[in-house]
Amino acid sequence: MILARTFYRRAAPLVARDLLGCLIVSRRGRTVTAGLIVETEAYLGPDDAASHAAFRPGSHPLFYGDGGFAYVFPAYGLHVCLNAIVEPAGRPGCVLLRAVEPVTGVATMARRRGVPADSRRIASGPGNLCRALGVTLAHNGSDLTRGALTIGPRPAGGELRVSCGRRVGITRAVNRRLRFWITDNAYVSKL
DNA sequence: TAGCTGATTGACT
DNA sequence: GTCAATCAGCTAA
Repeated sequence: MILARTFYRRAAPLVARDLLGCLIVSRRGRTVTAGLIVETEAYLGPDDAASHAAFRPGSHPLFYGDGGFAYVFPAYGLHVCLNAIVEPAGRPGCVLLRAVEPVTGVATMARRRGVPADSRRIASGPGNLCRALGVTLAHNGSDLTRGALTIGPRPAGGELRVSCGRRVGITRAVNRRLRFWITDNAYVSKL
């Protein structure tokens, strides 16, 4: 099961919230790694000073493109961050994936990260998440509805308790409450 | 061409 | 709490 593109053609905060609990799947050759999304942040258009759409023109082709594609960018030269582009073509917006709870290929993710397999920090944080799932800049612009990197709907389960608050790790527009996470989940990057 | 910045992380005081 | 690693893309000249 894979989320349809229509899922992504909505406002960023809505998609960010609905992505919580969904399953992101990464395939590298025969190796499959997957995890439940437990923490996201929404980024808007030029009005949102923290959004790359506002200060990174190079991101515009993807930001203003159709939803359901991956936007991967390098941060501080060392790390990469994974986003899902949202909103229909012509409208900017994306959702940053900040943390996942490992489900499949846990040993592989732990090895990529160099931490014990039972660590809660395997994929907590945008940079760690990408390393654990093997996401690189080569995934930039790839289609999230097919291919090596896909996101599936939330596995059947009970109620999901969601918290929201200020975004973290940014230096602009900090006050917007556009960060969403699963309440009390041990794998979120920050409390 | 040189200098600066950042949606980070991990190591260290 | 501080700090360095490291780079694409922007800005100023």
